[in-house]
This record gives sequence, structure tokens and C-alpha cells, in this order.
Amino acid sequence: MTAVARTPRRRRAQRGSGEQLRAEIIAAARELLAAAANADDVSIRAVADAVGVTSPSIYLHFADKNELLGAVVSEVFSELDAAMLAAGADADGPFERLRAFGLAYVVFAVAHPEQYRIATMDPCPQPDVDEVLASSAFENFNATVMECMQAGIFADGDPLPITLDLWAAAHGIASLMIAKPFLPWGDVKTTADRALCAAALGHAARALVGDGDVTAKQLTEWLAEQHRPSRSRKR
Amino acid sequence: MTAVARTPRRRRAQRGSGEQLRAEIIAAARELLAAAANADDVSIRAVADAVGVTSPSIYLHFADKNELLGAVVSEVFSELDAAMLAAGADADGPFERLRAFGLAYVVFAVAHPEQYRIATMDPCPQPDVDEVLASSAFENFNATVMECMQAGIFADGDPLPITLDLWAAAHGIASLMIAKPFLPWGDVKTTADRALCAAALGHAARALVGDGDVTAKQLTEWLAEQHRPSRSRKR
DNA sequence: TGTACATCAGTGAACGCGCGTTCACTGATGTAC
DNA sequence: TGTACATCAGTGAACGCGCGTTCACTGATGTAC
Repeated sequence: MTAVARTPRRRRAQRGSGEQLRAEIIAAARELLAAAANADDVSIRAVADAVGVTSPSIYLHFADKNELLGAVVSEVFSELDAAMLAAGADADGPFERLRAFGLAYVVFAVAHPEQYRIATMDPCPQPDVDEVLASSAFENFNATVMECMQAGIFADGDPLPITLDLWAAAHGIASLMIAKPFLPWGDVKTTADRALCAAALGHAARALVGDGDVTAKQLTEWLAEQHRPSRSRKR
Repeated sequence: MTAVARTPRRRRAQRGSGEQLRAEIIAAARELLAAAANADDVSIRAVADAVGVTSPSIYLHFADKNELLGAVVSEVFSELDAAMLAAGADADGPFERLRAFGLAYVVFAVAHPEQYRIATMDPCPQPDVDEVLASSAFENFNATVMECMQAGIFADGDPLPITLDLWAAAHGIASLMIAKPFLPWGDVKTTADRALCAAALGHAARALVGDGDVTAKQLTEWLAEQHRPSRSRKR
């Protein structure tokens, strides 16, 4: 009497429609990945089962599990790219676009925690995953940093260090929020915006004092000098 | 003729010296973990083998694998705590201590990548791991942020958001360096210092303009105003 | 229009593997008398 | 000082499990004549 509820057998695909099952497999893997704590917890069998197909069928569309995971992550990052571009589309100037990009990045990461974790923390990801990453988040940030330099918001020079830093700031907030959700983060957007603005303003402040190798010590002293009179008027 | 080189059987421990094997197990697990890409790649058997003991012996000292991993991470974070305190010991003022803390944090994380990854990215870590984390990095940062507030470097208020933000900045740099070592990071210390200073200075700049809820827009406008005359004197 | 045939998406069963963990045991060490 | 015994750190063999992947196959679909 053990009536095991089997997934209903799906209809055989039309001749030329191999792509359809491929897309369904990726979608199922994404969903399972989102629910799992770990990429290892999503098995080929589980993905096949979710689609309503046997596990060897997966290998008709992907060489191995790694390729499937890579495809999932690629898809997710394409969407991240789209989300960032959409968020930055009607920003008022490059600095505001930087903010919008960063915010969209963090919000997206928090909304897709497991996929984000795989893409950014797996030490041996698919090569093309890194390409996707480079072509979306990284390039979006970098182009806008250059605009900020042209606008005089950042000091002229190599945009790369600032881009990496802003990316790291967004990533730091996003990944800690994902991994330590019990910490008192407050509202995602507010916190992310605060952190991103701080990082960006820090670089902007550098431009204020002068070009090149200003030491942090000089900067703080300068800031402290500006600061003191405005707060208590003594000195 | 297959002379398998077996690990030499270790001498039986003295009666009261159960602690010694426990420490050896943790040390072996740390070493294997550092070499592995993933915590799942370190098996109980491998740890036992490295110590020169059979796998059931592990269970004489740890309830299960999770407890062993937790012990490893606790130990690593105790050392992180020590490294941070040592680095900040003779810093010149709270801001410099913040820098020293952040630098030590990133340097330590990059030097112990796998242990760091487990501690910060595993979504379901041992409860006491989080306690250790809270008692070291987090508390060190938080106390110093409060000192910075008293010194007028940061605007008065709740130190928590700034602490979380600085921690996220350090974590962002550290974890991206670990996960994407092929990116053009440059020197670890230089890059980490740049990022941390930017974040800290960003918060300091906020204090400059005024208390409370200054919008980022106001801040950039203010910065831009300060900025333009100093660079080209036009306007 | 009907029949024989090629195609190939998907199947079912099995493979070997390494894992975490359990369990009855052994035998050196320390202790009581 | 010698002997019997309790202790308990560590052993050896096995357990059940779920995994990724392979392989010979099936049978609906489309095509050629």
C-alpha cells in the first residue's frame, strides 16, 4: 500500500527541441540551489527528479555536474548584469550611478544567496563564470569609476584599484549579510548604501587633498582639522 | 612486492594525556584544511591517517566531524584575535589602530584562506565559532570605532553600523583576494590599506559635514565644491 | 496513402567509490592487595 | 615484591548511504520510397 508519488513522466521532446529540456534543467538546478546550503547538496539525481526525467538524461545536455553548475551561475550573473544596468539607467551623474550599481549588486546577491556564494566563493569555478563576472559587475563598476574620474569626483589615475575596492565593499556587505544573517544589519538597502557611500566618499576625499600617494595619516589629520572647528568652535 | 608505506603506528598515549592526541588531531585537520579546496575534501579518515591513528579514534575526542571543524576554526580565530591585538598594540591613536586591526585581519585571512572561508562563509557553522568571531575581530573593531567617536574622528552615535561596515570592507577584500587570486590585486597590504582607509575616511567625511542623516548627494556636492577650486582654480 | 527504416531523446539498471559512523574487541597501563 | 584485575585509549572490520557517471537499450518521431 505504499503509494509512492512519482513525478509524472514528461512527454518526449520534439525532435529539434533539445534546448527546451536544457533550459528546464538549469531552472530546476537554480531552484534547488537556492534552497540548498551547499552546491554539494544539489545532486544530479535531484535535479533530474525535479524536471521529471532520469539522471542520465542530464548528460545529454551537460558534460558533467560542473558544467551544469557553471551554466546556472552564468545565467544568474547575466540577470545581475541586467539588474545593475537597469538600476543605473537613469541615475543623476556617475557618482549616483555608482551608488545605484552597488545597491543593485548587493540587493541581487542577497536575493540569490546560494548562486552568489558559488560564483564568488568557489575557488575553482568554471572559467566562463569568471568571464561573465568580469563582463557584468566588474565592467559596470569600472566604466563608471572612469566617468567619476573625468567628472573630478575621484583623482585621475588608474581606475582599477578603486573599482576593485568598490566591488570588494559591495561583496563584503553582501556576503556577510548572507553568511551571518543574525547580525544586526538593519535594512539591506540602507546598510549597503551606507557602506558603499563610505567607500566611494573615502576615495573622493583622497582626491580632495591631492593627487598620488597621500598617506592615510595626512588625510585624517586634514579631516580632523576641518572637523574640529565646525563641531565645537574651540581653536 | 607492493610495499605500501604505512604510517607508523603511534605509541599509545599515557593514561591522562588524552588532550595531546586531541591537539594533534586539530593540528592535522588544520593542515589538511589549508591544502584542501573545500571542507568536504577533508575526511575523518585522512585526518586520522595524518595523525597515525585509525578513524574511530577521532570519535574518542570529538562527537562528530562538525565538532572537529568547529574546534579548528575556533583555534584559528583565537590566533586572529592575537594577531590583531598585537598589530594594534602600539598604534598612534584610535584611527591608526583601526587601520592596523584591519590590515592584520586581511593579512591573516589571506594567510589562512580555507579556515577563513569556513568560518565566514559556511552558512551553518558551529555556534561557538560565531562566539569566537564575535569576541575577536568584531569586538576589536567595535571598541576602536567607539574610541574614534570619542576622539571626534567619527560622528557620535551608534558604533555598530560603522563597525559592521569596516568589518565588511576588510572581509570583502580578504574574501575576494582568496577566491579570485588571478585578479590584479597588487600587494596585499597596500590594497587592503587602501580599501580600509577609504571606508574609514568615508565615515569620517560624514562626520565632517554634519551629524545624522546627511544624504550621499549632499556629501558629494560638498566634496566637489571643496574639490574643484583646489585642482584647477577655474571658477 | 502505406510501409519500412533511421534517428536519437530518454530509460533502467548497475558500476565503483569514499564517506561518516558504529561496535565488539584488544592489550598496554596503572592499581589493589 | 609479585600477582590478579580494572581501566580505557585505540583497533579492525563492517554498516549503509548517496553520489557521479556509464552503458546497452527502447520506442516515439520523422523521413524515404
